[in-house]
Amino acid sequence: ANEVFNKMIETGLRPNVVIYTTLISGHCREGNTDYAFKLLDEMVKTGIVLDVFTYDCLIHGLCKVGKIQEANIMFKEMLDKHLAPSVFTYSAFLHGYCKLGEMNEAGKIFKEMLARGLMPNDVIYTTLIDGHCKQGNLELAFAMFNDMVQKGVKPSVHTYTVYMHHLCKAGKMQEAHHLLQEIHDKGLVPDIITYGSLIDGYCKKGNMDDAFQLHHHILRKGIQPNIAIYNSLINGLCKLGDVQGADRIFKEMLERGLVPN
RNA sequence: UAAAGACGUCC
Repeated sequence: ANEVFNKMIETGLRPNVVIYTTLISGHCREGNTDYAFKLLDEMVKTGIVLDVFTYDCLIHGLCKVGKIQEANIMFKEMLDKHLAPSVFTYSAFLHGYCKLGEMNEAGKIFKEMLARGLMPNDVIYTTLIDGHCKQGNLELAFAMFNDMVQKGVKPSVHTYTVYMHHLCKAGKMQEAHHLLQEIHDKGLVPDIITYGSLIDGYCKKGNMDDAFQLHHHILRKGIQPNIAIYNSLINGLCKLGDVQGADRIFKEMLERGLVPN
């Protein structure tokens, strides 16, 4: 991307705010905020002003690497310029605070967002649900889930998967499996990670029957199991002392062209 | 032009 950008300049073309923001976004996503700010500096020097997208990208990048204070400075700058923060701006802060486990701060951000009249979307809720779960507060996560449904925001497969993942980690397999049914009932399609979370949960409990039932289910659906799923199965079988079974599954994995890690 | 999720070993 940098090369194309440089070629563009060599050709004599002038990058606009969209081009700059796209490249800034890429570097932010890689966690390279220093480079992103270097580009920003260049952009400003050529007389281009930041728009809401530029701010959102930078705030996201800073929050991602835990530099929330610096993100707050950008946020204030944004407000000073009378640029309205979006759901994406708040999403970045929520992600940052949730990653740090600072759920009180995350709650404040959520309230501030509502006070601004912004409607939280499924990603906002999923981020909060994941944050509460990571702090071991499955009850609060479930309350957010209900709040979401009550407000008419439809949980996505990600929302379900995040919550199910933590239920599985907590060994609450019945609840987790019940949600798989709910995904189907709502016409949503579980993905490989949804299945992987359940399979790992069953394996950790030594319930290989249910683990393999799901494994066969995804094979029948034509979904290619990934290395994580095979690792879960092999680990589960080995922990039960079924080395032969583990060997069989290992061979199945190789036959499917997967490389052991 | 921007945002969120799963796996092994030891413990």
